[in-house]
Amino acid sequence: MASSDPVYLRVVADIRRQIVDGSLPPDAPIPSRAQLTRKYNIGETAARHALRVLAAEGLIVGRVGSGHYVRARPALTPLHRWRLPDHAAPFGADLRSQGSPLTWDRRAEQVEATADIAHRLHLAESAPLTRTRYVVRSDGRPVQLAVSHEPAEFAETIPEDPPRGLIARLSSSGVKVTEIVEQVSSRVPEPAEIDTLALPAGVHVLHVERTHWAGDRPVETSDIVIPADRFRLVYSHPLHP
Amino acid sequence: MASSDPVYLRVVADIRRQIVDGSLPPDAPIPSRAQLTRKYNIGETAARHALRVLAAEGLIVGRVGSGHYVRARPALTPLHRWRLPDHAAPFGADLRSQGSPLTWDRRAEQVEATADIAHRLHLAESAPLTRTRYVVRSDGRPVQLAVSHEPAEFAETIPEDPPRGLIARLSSSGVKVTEIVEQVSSRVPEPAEIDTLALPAGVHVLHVERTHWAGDRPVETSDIVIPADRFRLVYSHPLHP
DNA sequence: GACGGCAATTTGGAGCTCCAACTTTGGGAG
DNA sequence: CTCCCAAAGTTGGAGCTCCAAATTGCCGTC
Repeated sequence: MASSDPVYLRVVADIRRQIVDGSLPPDAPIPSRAQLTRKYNIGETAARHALRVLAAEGLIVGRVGSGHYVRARPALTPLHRWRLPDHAAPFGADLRSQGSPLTWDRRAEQVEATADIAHRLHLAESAPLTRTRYVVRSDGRPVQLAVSHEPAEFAETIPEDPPRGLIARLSSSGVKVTEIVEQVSSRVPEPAEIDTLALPAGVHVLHVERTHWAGDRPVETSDIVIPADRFRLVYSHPLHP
Repeated sequence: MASSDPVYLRVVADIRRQIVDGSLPPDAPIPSRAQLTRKYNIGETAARHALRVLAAEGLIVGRVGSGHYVRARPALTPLHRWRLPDHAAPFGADLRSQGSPLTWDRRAEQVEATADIAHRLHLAESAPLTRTRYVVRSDGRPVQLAVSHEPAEFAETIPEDPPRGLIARLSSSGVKVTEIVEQVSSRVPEPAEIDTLALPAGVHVLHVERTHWAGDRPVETSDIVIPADRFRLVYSHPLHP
């Protein structure tokens, strides 16, 4: 962001922008190492780094002897492999419809959009929202915390059954709803999370950001947090750079 | 794998193994660049590359002025952002329980485990399996193909309702089932997929591998394939190396 | 017009070096 | 015993170079 960024990141940002906005279409050649050094007035090392990062992001492919090209469809980086333990709720929610022994604590309230949430829902800052907080429990033990935000205009009637939220309501009334998994990361829990999830000290959490869309309109964005001692990293997939 | 691999990948593989099997516990220091060059008899460039790759995989952190350390909990690489378009089925299956306008073609058959599937289910090769193939349609149009494999011993009674498979059955009978998303990737479709999904030429597919576990026993592994023209890459998250 | 082979170009591995910024450690002064 | 500073070590950016393997385009020959 800052102008004091490493030069190779400046090159990465420049080329990435061109790929995303389409000025560099699929299969278009990326300037070679030699051309980049001249064009941006940098050394070969920086040019190389830039190409390596773009390739690692899956936006370009290097073909030895030929050059680097924009990928027709960006390669998706493999996920780390993780699993939820036996007593936790799978994301796939297959259990929900089957009367599993899971319980939900739900609390909805009216709030104003923060900058982050406003951005994710394509709303103006401090727009009115319905904020719903689910704590999912198994055998009384909290296994998952989810906080979702919906534009207030959608919050008409709240159905009795906790897991049936806005998305289920929308889709049962014929609206096609789609889902984006935006980010998965592992991080240190916030104080409130330590409290509600009854976390021992030093336990990290898995954080998943999701957004549900009705057409091209985001209608709900949710943050799902699962304690690290309630999931387990099985295997880390090698990144082949 | 081969002994003709680049040397830096050999170092990566060696250190990764030590982290995964625990001989390098969380927060343990990784040998410095200088130490690695001596230990493995390589140049600084190779040592550097190895550390960079391990850091990009999220297994270690570099602290400038101090050293590289094993991460207490590996950092998960952010997903690319993608979305399914309006007419496709979301993975989250929230729609399933709500009477959505989706239909399933299902065909189950008895097969023998291939090497790949046997590995994923922790079975011997050519073990008997139930192979189930779902084609998910919306308005008659195929939007998703899922092929799942279950050990044959589990295939007692097949319920009438297609989406209620083994997993739903197990969990309704009190068994806690967990899910691992193993891999997400974009690739060229296979001929059979082109056929069943009615794919135009040149369209890639999004491929998701999942495994469901009952305790520490894998009970189902599935490959979900979605045509690229039925999902859309919204944004590619920068990898900060 | 077809073909074969050579030369230029390109990636990717690997080596070396210099330097700024930062952490850690140990020793000496007070 | 405490405090502070200086030296040593470490990461990460950046530069340069050499080379093997692969691709591509061109030129001359048949």
